[in-house]
Amino acid sequence: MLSKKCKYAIHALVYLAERHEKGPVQIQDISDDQHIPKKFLEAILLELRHAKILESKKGKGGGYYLIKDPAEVNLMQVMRLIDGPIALLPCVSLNYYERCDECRNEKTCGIRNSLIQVRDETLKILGGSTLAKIVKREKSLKVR
Amino acid sequence: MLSKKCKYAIHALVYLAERHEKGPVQIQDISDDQHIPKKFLEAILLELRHAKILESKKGKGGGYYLIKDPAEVNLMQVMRLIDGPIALLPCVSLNYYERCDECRNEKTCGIRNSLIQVRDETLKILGGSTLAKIVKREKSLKVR
DNA sequence: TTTTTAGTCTACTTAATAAGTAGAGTTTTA
DNA sequence: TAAAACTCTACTTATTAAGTAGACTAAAAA
Repeated sequence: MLSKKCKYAIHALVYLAERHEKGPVQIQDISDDQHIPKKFLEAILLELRHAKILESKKGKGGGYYLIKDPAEVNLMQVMRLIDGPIALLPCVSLNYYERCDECRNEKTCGIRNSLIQVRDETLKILGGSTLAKIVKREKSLKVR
Repeated sequence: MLSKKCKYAIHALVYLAERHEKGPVQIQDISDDQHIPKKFLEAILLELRHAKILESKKGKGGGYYLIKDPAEVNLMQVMRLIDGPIALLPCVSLNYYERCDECRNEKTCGIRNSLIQVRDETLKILGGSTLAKIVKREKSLKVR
């Protein structure tokens, strides 16, 4: 399961992607619109800024804005950043690999195979889920 | 990520599947062989018994054994039993559905779509990963 | 140049869950 | 009837998620 923090991050990014290149958006606005606790959201946006996905401007008229093209930011990146590994086991993770203490021999562990498949399919889908596509999808859904 | 409990459950089941129809296996044996804390394993096996996957026999010569065909038990069932939902969001879960408080309108939420795809691919792979296949795979890997 | 606005950063708190343990009780078999 | 095994309730302990407080810094406008 995704953490709430990660859900918040995604919703905030989608909100910012909808307003891409329309100037900075204040934390308060995102917080109000998306029902995210403001202080918590601050921390999340800061993390996204450190990851070079967002940039911020201080003072009046300030706020946060995307510095990447919405087509270049996908759910895989965001989930990895906020929640860490996407794989179901550490010994199957590409970015956060860790040995399993349990299985003596990773090579002959019969369950890794399935979990590698799950990982690969998941990454394919999440990697293809860009902010641009999500915004587009939401728009088409809202029209109806 | 899977919990350790769930990993333990899977390894214990694979161990029992290898010994299917060869009489009860004692908790201590599984615990020793798979490096699972005995007391913790007791609780896990009990849960698997309550789920009618295992049965037990008390007293001397007792132990646990599979009461399902290893081809009828898959990772999807085990993960759901031990860890709960497989989907990445409650509002996308088939067996543990819950409304999202965040999104006002589930129908127009642009991220659900991707996560439904992830769920479906994951379930397909995990549902096809039976104990029988895992045992077979381990055997073929160990031969080399 | 001072006030206001808005993000920055460190350091908490609180609640929930994961992981594991203790120990008395029950059933079965030799 | 003694020993072997599983059963069950009730803990403990560590970790993480989720959220909060408050002082600080930077920028813009009065």
